[in-house]
Parts: sequence; structure tokens; C-alpha cells
Amino acid sequence: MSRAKREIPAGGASIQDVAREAGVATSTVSRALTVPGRVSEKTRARVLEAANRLGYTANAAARNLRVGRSGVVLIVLPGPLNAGASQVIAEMLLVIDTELVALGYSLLIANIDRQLNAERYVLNLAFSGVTDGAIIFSSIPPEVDGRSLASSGVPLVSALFDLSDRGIPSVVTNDRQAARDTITHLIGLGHRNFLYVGGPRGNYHEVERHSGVREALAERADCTLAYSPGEFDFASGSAAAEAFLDSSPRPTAVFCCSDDMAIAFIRRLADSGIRVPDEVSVVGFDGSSVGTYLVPSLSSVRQPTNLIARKIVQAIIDLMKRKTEVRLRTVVPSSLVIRESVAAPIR
Amino acid sequence: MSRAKREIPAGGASIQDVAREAGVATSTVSRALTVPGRVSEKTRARVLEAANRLGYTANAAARNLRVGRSGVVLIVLPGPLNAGASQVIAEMLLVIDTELVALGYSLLIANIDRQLNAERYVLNLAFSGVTDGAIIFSSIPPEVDGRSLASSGVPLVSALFDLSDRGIPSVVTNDRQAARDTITHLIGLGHRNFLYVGGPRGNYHEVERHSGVREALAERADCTLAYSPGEFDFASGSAAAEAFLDSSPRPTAVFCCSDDMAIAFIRRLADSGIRVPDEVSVVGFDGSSVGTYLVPSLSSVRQPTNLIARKIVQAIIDLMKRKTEVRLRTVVPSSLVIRESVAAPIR
DNA sequence: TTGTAAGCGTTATCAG
DNA sequence: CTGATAACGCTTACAA
Repeated sequence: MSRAKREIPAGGASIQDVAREAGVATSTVSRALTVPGRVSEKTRARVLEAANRLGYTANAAARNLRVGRSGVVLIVLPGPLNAGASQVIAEMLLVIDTELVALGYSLLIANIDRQLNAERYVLNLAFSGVTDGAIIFSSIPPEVDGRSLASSGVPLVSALFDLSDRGIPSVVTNDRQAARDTITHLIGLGHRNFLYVGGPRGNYHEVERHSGVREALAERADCTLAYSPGEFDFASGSAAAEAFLDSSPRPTAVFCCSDDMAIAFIRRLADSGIRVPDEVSVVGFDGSSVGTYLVPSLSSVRQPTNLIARKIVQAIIDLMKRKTEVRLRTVVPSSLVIRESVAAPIR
Repeated sequence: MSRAKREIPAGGASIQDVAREAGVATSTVSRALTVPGRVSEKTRARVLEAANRLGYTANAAARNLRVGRSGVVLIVLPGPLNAGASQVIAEMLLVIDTELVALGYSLLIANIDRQLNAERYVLNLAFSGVTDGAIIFSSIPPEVDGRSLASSGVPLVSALFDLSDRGIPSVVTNDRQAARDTITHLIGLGHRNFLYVGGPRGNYHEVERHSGVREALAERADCTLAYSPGEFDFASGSAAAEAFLDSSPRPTAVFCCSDDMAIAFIRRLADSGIRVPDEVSVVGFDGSSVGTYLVPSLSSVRQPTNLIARKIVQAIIDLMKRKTEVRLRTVVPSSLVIRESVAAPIR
């Protein structure tokens, strides 16, 4: 059986080349490679062999065009992947990646919250059909020129931020409850005077955690609550510590809205010779892995990143498969992990 | 001018719809939208207006198929995005993302070094044409079934690992030099007995840093060097500290291959009442941002992540544009940042 | 079970 | 400057 040697073009062999090599039609190649059972075992073997010999891999653009799907899920991040010690998003990303890849999807990453161009870019991705679904870690769903991610028709899930009131399925933690429980625990230890070191005003997490803290103290006339606003970063933690040092009398327990804040806060106190937890108890938020190894080790509200990530994957998959109903709001509990930075106040 | 109202199909308007709406041919629409100047200002305006009205965005799969490019750059990561406190990769990713997006590219993320399936997945991405280029942060270029990323024809750049001997352009730091300088600095402070807390045997960074340390001590007959192998993680740092505590006489200066190791090492020492830097000096590697806020703050070899990232972008862009020559090896200097964890030994 | 052929939405070529 | 048309590589009716 002689066969004309044809040059395989740069960019790899096409389905035509394989068909020729195996002596069958392109449709048969397609079937042999994608719908097992719809082709005789014998020809299937021949096709596979030919495909192997030619190093054939189906062109994704052609397939996507034909089937109208891309298998790509867009991850929209709110800027840097992690600030300081906190790795909540990075941890979730690993799980999401693992699970989605196992299901045959790919992950496209986009940062946002930076410039208008970034938003435009994300929308373009969605409207050009490169994306079968999107997971957003940003409180603001991208929107520009009257078009929005939400209106793109692309299935959308929100992670960590509750956007269920806009009809976007959201997987969140019970920030508020966890914050309340934390304060309650501190009250139980004997603390009465608190400092809340918060995030940016209006930020979803700030609002939730602040509310939780206030709820816990609402009916305690014997307690006080000071407030120190900021970002979630180290610098804000240092600044809060400065304010703390200037205050009098000083609170005995401090709730920080992030581990970064808590770490910087403690450091600043150490510089002034104030020891944690002997003189002040400090709690962070995020459950950063480094917390265990600090001196003192950091008490923190730990977010169950793996579980959240799995729920998100489940939600986006259901949505992309046009499954019946998807929960609009899924809550996964966070809980306080007590370590050395918390103790009973000196009486 | 009456026009038949046609239903725009789900998935958005196509170029045909726009052509009909504007009363021109599809080719004209394509030109108006992509090659400005090849169409009269008047019709261009009409096309743009029509496209806008219909909310048209060109289908990416169709375009990719036609032009043979995707504008997607694959990022191959060696597993989790960051271990512990170190954010070297995360920091670089932000810069790479920003720059590539500004140039019109998208970022596809793939984790590897986990299972065979992950490698197969990456190769599939490359061979199916979804990827115009790839940046790998893994020492091992994916390879399975005789096919490899390197052989896929996809432009490839290695970050942090020197793969130039395989013909892959690499952007790395001078790990070896930085390690040597660090030890030399410690010698200058008066230290003579060292402990090197290393990474996995054979790992590129381990080899380089270890070599640098040994080079610095090669001609110093008055110095000693102990060795404690491990991973780059917290646990290995703790384990190394255990070994350190059991040793006698103890080294007075410790070089850790990662900040995570250094942090855990110091913590374990604190548990035994040994103070840093009073009794031992400790240096980490990575320049983690949290280092500044530890007690004591951590001396560390800082990698210039932004610069590395920019060099990588430049290299991959050049490669994708078939630019003349691309440097096979670009070295960006890392350097020691001294903080509180280092001091002169007690005499 | 297999082959033929249409068509996915673009862009590029070639006429006009 | 613009229009008609081919082609990119694949999947999927439909026919044989």
C-alpha cells in the first residue's frame, strides 16, 4: 500500500492528515477520537495509530468554533493574588484549578480593580466567547459601556463576596457570625474593652465583620469598643497600633480584620515593649499558615478555603451545564483558632 | 429604508448581523473593526454604530481559527502558588499579567508537578494551539508520551530555573552569588560556625544556593559548615531547628534556603528559650514581605521579582514575534537584606 | 459502520 | 474603497 508522503504543515497535523494516513474519512477520525463506540474496533485502532504517528492533537479553535464552547473558565481577581501573609485566594485557586482541570476545563486569569482597561478586557473575554463561565473574587462585577459580566450570558459565580442580591450565586463564609463568636469568646475570657481594627469603609468583609463585632457587644453595657479604620495591609496594622499606644485607657483585646494587620500591630507593640498576650490579646482574620510560627503564634479566624473552593466549582459546573437550580447563596462557616496571642486580661 | 428584523441568536450578534445592519459586506465590517484606514470614514462610522447597537464582539474561536493565533500565554506553575509566607511567584504573576494584558494577551494558568494528568493537560493545551507561548516556573518542562512542551513549537521561557542548557531562554537570579555574599557578610561579622538549612536534593535552587555557601567557605580553614536537608517548608525549618538544638557545639549563624524555613526555625528556637540574634543569627531566602514585621524581623535574600517578571515578558514577547535573537540566559541580581535576625556572634 | 458535505464566524485574497 | 468568496479545522446531520 503506497501512500503519497505529504508534508505536515507547521502547527501540527490536521484531522485531514490523520484521515489520509489511516485511509478513512475525517468524520471517522473525529468519531474514533471523541465518541468511542461509534466506530468499529478495527478502524478505531487504525485511526489511533495514525494519529499517534503524526502526533495529532485536535485544533482547539476549530473545535470551539464548531461546538460553541471553549472549556475555559475565567477567574477574575481583585488585584494582587495575595497581600502579605494571607493566602486565602491562592489556596482556593489551587483547589479550583485542580478540580476544574480534572473536569476538562482550563483556567484563564484576569486581574481587575486596577484600570478601566482591565474591566474592558474582561468583558471582551466574556463577550467574544472565550469563556464558558467566570468566577469572580471581586466585589464589583466588571461593567463598562453599559455592558457587564452579569449581562454577558456567561455563567457567573461570586467567591467570598455575597452578590446574591444581584442574582449572582455566591459562596461566602459567615464572617459576621465568626466575628461575633470571637468577641464573645474574648468576653468569656474577661475582656471588656475592645479595639476593632477594620478594613476599608463599605468593603463587604469590613461591613460584615464590623457588624459581627458590634452585635456581640450590643447588649453589654459593661464593654467598650474603639475603632481604627484602614486597609487590610501591614501598614494599616502599624498605624492602628500607633493609635492604640496613644489611647488611654487602652483596650485589652484587639480584633484585626486581617492577619496582616494583626501581625503588624503586634510588631509595633513589641517595639514599645508591650507584650502579647500578657498586656493585650490580639486576633487576626484569615488563618494564614505562617500564624502558627509567629512569636507569639497568632489567633485568627480561619476560612475554610478548600470547602469554599469546592462549593464554587460545584456551582459554576452546575451553571455551565444548565443544571436545574443553583443555590443563590451558600454559606460555609469560618471559625476562630485560638493560639498564643490571646489570653485572659490581667486583673 | 426598511430592514427585516432578524432575531440575534443567543451567544451574541455575528459579523453577518452587523453587516446586514450597516448595509455592507462582512469583509467591510471586519476591515472597519480591525484595519483602520482601509475603509472610508463614512462607512467606518456606520459599521461602528451598527456594531455598537448590536453589542457585537468578534468571536474569538473563529478569529483564532482563521489567523492561527490565540493571544494566550500559558503559565505553568510548580504546584501551589505560594508556600507559606513566600510570594515570589505570586508577585511575578501580577507583573506578568499586567504587562501581557496591556499587550493584548491573556493568561492561562496550569499547575503541574502533581500528577501525570496535569502534564498531559499542559501538553494538550500546547499542541492544540490554544497557546501562543508558555512561561514555566517549574524545573521540569512537561513531557509525556515522547512529546514535550519544548518540542511543541510553542515559544517557551523559563522563570527562576536555568534551563538554558536545554536551549530554553531562562531568566534567573544569581542565587549562588547571593548565597556566597551572605555567608561572606556573616564571616565579616565574626561568625565561623555555620548551618546550612537546604532544600530538596537536586533542586535547582538548592544546588545553586548550597554551592554559593560552600564557595564562600572553601578557603576558610577556620570555619565549619553543618548541613540540614529538607523541603522549603515550615516543617523542614522546625526539623532543622531540632537537629540544631541537639548539636554541640552549635553553629552561630544559620542560612535557610527559604523564609518559611527560617521563620519556623526561629520559632522552634524561641520555644527552647534561645534568642535570635543574641545567640544565633538566622538568614532566610525570598524576601517575604511579612519578614519586616516578625519579631525579630527577618534578614533575607530578596529576589527582584518585578524585574525578573519584566524580563520574562520581554523574552516571551520577542519569541512570539519571532524576533531575531533572544538571550538564552538573563541573570538578575538578588541581594541580602539585613534585618534584626542577624548580629555579630557573642565572643 | 462509514462517508459526504454543510457550516461554525472570521479574515484574507482577489476582482471590480 | 468595497464586495464576493474561499479557507481555517473541526463536528455532526444525513445518506449510503
